[in-house]
Formats: sequence, structure tokens, C-alpha cells
Amino acid sequence: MAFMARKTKRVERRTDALSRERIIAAAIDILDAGGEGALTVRALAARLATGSGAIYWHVADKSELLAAAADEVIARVITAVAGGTGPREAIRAIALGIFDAIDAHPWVGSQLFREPWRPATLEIIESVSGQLSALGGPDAAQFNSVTALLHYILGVAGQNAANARLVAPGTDRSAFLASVAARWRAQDPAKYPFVRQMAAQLRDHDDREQFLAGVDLILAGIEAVR
Amino acid sequence: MAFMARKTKRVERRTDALSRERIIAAAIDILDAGGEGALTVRALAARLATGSGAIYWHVADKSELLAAAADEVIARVITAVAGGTGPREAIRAIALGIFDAIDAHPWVGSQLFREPWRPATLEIIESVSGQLSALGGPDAAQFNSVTALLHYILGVAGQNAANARLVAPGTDRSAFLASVAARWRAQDPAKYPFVRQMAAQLRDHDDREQFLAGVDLILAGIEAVR
DNA sequence: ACCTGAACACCGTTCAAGT
DNA sequence: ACCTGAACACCGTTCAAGT
Repeated sequence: MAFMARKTKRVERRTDALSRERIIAAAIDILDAGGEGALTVRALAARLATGSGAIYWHVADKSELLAAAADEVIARVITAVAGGTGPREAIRAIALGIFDAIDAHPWVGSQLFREPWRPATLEIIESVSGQLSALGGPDAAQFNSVTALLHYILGVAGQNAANARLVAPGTDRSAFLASVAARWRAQDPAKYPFVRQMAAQLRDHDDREQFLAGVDLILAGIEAVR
Repeated sequence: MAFMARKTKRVERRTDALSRERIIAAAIDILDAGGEGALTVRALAARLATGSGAIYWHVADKSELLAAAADEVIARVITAVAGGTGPREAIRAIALGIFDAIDAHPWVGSQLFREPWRPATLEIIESVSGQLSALGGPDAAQFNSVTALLHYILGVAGQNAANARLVAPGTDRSAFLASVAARWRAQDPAKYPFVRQMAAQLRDHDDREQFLAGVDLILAGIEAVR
């Protein structure tokens, strides 16, 4: 018994040892719970029951840590959506997977813009372009198609990340959209007539469905141009 | 003569008085010259030959200042591209205007994500949706079209803003794209075959033209769905 | 090899004190 | 009304010192 307890404790000690993986996991927890502003090296060290300096033994700096955390989240998404359907459906599934991941981890949205050679970006490009190549067409058209889809997805991701910064963590999207709609409606009708008209649709829409409508729009364009 | 000199000096004094406009103009100068990281309240105060606290008499905080600076840049773009061509051409002109503005002021790209009720965002939405409504179609389809175009534009803007942060201010885009292409080509062929294939196109392409190709792709989709 | 935590060089923001 | 600038409460990062 005493022996087992000691052994268990030793194993726990080993588990408790600092590592790049544990640091990234703790960072993800903090980011999910409190948003981008909550992740400080001091907060991270406190949660890991260590000193701030210890973090830097395993991770170059804070920005690399954020990028690595985003890579981790996106890698899970891409692995999860590896389905055996047709290219159109696969692209929709990838896009939705990213959308949902950013809904759950809004801070990932802003990380997707950093360094276009990070795994997070490469995984998205690779999976989208793999599916698009199945649709056929000349190389130049495919390149345009991939980047159009990618930038649309990044645009929505970045917007959702920014929106999350404006509300308390955990607030649902539709409540926020209603408040944006109210502000749109309050604008000067002479200056922003179309924006005011769009306010009603913004309030009532499901932005997840609408995101997918945008993907479909681009896919329709890809097929029209091909 | 002496009287004139005194009068001139007094006028200069008046011009030198701190104001929201002068602060925003100075902020734009600093941001353009040194990027987002160069704008600190201390640097701004030094350039305006005043104390840090004085800034806060005219501007709520640094984030509002950044947003106001972006509003200013975007307002100029929208005013400048007010042409009398057809809706398709007008949308291309608006999109290109924004692209070029962000090329000249990369920091604007990240500001476009903040608060979807800021003038910068409203002006873009208003001008794009005004042109799209000329193309006709049901309201719901128009809403999808506007947001698809907007998010694509925001995606490119955000990416260019982030890229600018990676290089010394003033570096041209094509040199940076070549370095990204080199990194793509260096990836594991088993893991990222499509990314590696795309590297050559990334190196050789003109990203301004390609941005426009994406706009055309979405416009084609809008017409196909309509 | 890995961890500690005080120290450093910065931030944005506030506010009593001035004019 | 507007400006000053020291002070405050934070940051990320470093590094001598420990184990």
C-alpha cells in the first residue's frame, strides 16, 4: 500500500513535470475561459504552479505559445472532419468544422492570420485544396478558388474572434448580433440606408447557416468560372 | 513686419493646439512609418510635443484612437472611388480601393474587425450593398452576397495586415510572398502535397490581381445563385 | 537539465497640480 | 478648459542563482 502510494505519487510527479504539451493545454484552458486578455505569463505560471521563467524553458515566447495552441485546435478539427463524402460536402464540412471550433475557441480566429506557414494554416489549405482538385479545372483557377475560400473563412473567423472580445466570455452569438443590429438601425437613414435595411436580417439570421451560404456562394462561383 | 510675424506665430500656435484631428493624423503617421508596434502613447505625446495625459483629454483610449484612424483612412477610400460605372465595376473599384489602402496602411487591416458599427465597417457595407442591390435579387440572397464579399475582403485585409507585421515596414509584398512560397515548398511532401504544388503559384502571382480574381469569383457565384 | 523569482524595461492610464 | 508629468498597476522577458 505504502509502496503503491509512493509509486502513484511518483507517477503524478512525472505527470506534473512541466512540458510544452502541458503548457499549451493550460494556455488553451485559460484562453477558453477568459479570452485572449486572460492569458498572461504570470497567470499561466500560477495555474501550472511554477515560476514565470520556467515557461520560457519550453516555449520561445508568448506569441509562439498562442500560435501553437491554435495549431493544436485546428489539427483536431481537420482530423475530425476527415469524411468520405464528395468534394463539395467535404469542403462544407471542413468550413463548418473551423467555424464551430472558432465558436468554441474564439481566440483561434485571430491566430489564423499569423505566419502562413504555421500548421494551422497549412492544414486548412491542404484539406481545402485537396478537395478542390477533385473538382478539376486548370491550376490557376484552382489557386484562385483555394485562396478565395481560405480568405472568406479567415474573414469570418477573424470577425468572430473580434466579436468575442467585445462580450463577456460565454455570451451567445445571437444576443450579440441583436445588439449590432440595433446599432445599425440607429444610424442616419440618409447616410446608411442599406445598412439600416440589413439590420433586420442581421438580427434574425443564423450566422452559422449564413456562413455556409457564403461557402456555397463561392463554390457556385468556382463552378461557374471553371 | 514685426506685427505680421507675431500674427503668423499666433496662427501657428492655434494650429499647434492639441485636437482630436491632430492626434489622429499623428497616429496615422506613426503607424504608417513604424507599424502597429510603434504607436505608443508616449511616442505619440513626444511627436506632438506634449504630455501623455494630454492625449486622454481628446481621445478616450488607445483602442478608440486606432479605430478612429482606420475610420479616417477608409472614409477617404470610399469617397475617392465614388464612380459612375455599373455595379460590377463599382464593386471591383471599392474592393481594389480597400486593398490598396491596406497596402499603404497595413495596420488598418486588423482594425476592420473591431466593432461592426464603426464608420469604417459601415461605409464598406453601405457602398457594397448599394451596388449589389442594383444587381437585383431577393433580400436574403443580397444579405448573403454582401456578407460573403465583406468577409472575403476582411480576410485578405487581415492577412495583409498580419503579413506586414512579419516584415520590416516598407518591404514589398512579392519578396515576402517568395519567402512564404519557399517555406511551403520545404514542407513534407507526404503531409502537404497540395500546399507544395501551390508554392510555385504563390511565388509567381500578383496578389493584387489575385485579390480581384477572388472578387470576380464571388460575383460569379452571386450571379449564378440569383 | 530544469526551475525559481526578483529585476528590468517597457506598457496604458490616472490624477493632483498647474496654467 | 486644457495640459503636465510623476505615479500606478500592470505587462513580457531575462538571468543569476538554485536543485
